Amino acid sequence: MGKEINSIPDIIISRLPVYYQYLKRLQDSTKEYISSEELAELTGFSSSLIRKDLSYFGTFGRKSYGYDVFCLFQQLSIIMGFNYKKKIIIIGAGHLGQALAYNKGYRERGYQLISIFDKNPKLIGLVINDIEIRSINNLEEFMENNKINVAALTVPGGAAQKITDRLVAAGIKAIWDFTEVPLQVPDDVLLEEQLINEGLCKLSVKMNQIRINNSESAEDLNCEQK
Amino acid sequence: MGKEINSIPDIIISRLPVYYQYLKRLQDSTKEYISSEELAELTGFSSSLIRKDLSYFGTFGRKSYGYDVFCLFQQLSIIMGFNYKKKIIIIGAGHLGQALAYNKGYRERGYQLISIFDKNPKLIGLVINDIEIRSINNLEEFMENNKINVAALTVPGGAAQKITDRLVAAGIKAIWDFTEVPLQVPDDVLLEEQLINEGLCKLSVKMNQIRINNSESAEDLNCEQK
DNA sequence: GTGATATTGTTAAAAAAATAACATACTCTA
DNA sequence: TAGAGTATGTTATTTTTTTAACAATATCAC
Repeated sequence: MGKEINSIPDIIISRLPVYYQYLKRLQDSTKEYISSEELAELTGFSSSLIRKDLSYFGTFGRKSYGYDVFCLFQQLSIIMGFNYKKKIIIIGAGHLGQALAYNKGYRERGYQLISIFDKNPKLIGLVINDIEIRSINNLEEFMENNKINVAALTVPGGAAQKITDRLVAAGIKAIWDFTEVPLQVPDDVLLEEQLINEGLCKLSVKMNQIRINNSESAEDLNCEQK
Repeated sequence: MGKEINSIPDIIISRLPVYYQYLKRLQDSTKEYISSEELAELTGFSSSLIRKDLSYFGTFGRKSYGYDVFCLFQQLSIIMGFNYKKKIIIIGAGHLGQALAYNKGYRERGYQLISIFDKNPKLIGLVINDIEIRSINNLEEFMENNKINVAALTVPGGAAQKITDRLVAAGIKAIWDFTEVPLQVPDDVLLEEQLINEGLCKLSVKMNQIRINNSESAEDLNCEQK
């Protein structure tokens, strides 16, 4: 279905935002070129891996100089498709939805936030960061009149699947999901699950490991339950 | 430094929150046992991988039955250290910081949110979800009187490193970082970077790929820049 | 109780990813 | 312009991760 050919390995995709982040910050500096070795120091990835990742997309470097900081940043933007304009809406104007309305990351990535929807009448009509909150009742009509590329989903878990079905029926092709609820979507709809509490989980596991290693009693973990 | 021995591979750690999420939802159902095959269907990981992941921590299954839904959930909680109590504070009471104050994910993971700090006098004293916003001036004093395990960092990029240094000096050992700014921390401080816009990046890359595949002109991507 | 069935935990094989190594090409100095 | 130095892009090797296979064990129907 078109997804198979030319698909960048997920593991590479996952490193692109990191490269992007560091190169973005270097734009302000006077540094003109950066070597894979220096980039390795910044990102924590090996220089070899960085060269390999980049070579997946083309040849961007200059022998004995390194990579042009500006050009590489541009190239990364292109690789990630930031030069294409995308329209995004937020569904759910709760605390998280509102925080997302103030997020400054859209523009540089080619996104334009154009609306927020909620079902709470008290919120409808309110203006958040220049964006008016609309009634969820008008979702389908709005989507018919505006080509929406991505919907950020910040509704309560109970409403998540129902809203998702409506979005899919209205033709959405990508969902940025903050609900922490397993959602069903058709194969041709991209679903990016943003497990907001994943960081808490990882920190907890790691703190736990440190505790175990310090107390040198790793057997506690393998306690049989029966 | 204690970190080396007994360290769970990151790749396994990254799947634990997913297992946890699905098993949590199964707690409400009448399902008593679940097979690795069924879990595979839910999570998208292969059944073989799931069995292997779990066997890393012990033997939790029952031959020809599968895994006890309740027990496995409990075990996962223990593996991730959720049975240990951890205190967390939020630094930065902006939109994102406030949204995090309303996050419902702390308790089940063993975290207790005990304070929010900000430097804005207009916010200090305000109560968000039963938590009073304190002055950042009182950070050190507060940390001396309360053993804090994790600090969630939602301050503007410009202030990030300075605040981090203060947290580290005050003895913090884990930071949940939302700033999207590269932070320097000592080796013994856990830094979990929560790149909030990573999802937007990944969706953009994937939508871009689909476009390229559909138009069958993959060469566009490899345009030389010189 | 016996045999058919199911599902684990684990071992073996395959695939994917990361690292190391290096030939190539460019720069700079003298 | 020759030679030393540098850093890429790519190939070879190693390591890690995933998948496949299967022996072991428990269940259940009869």
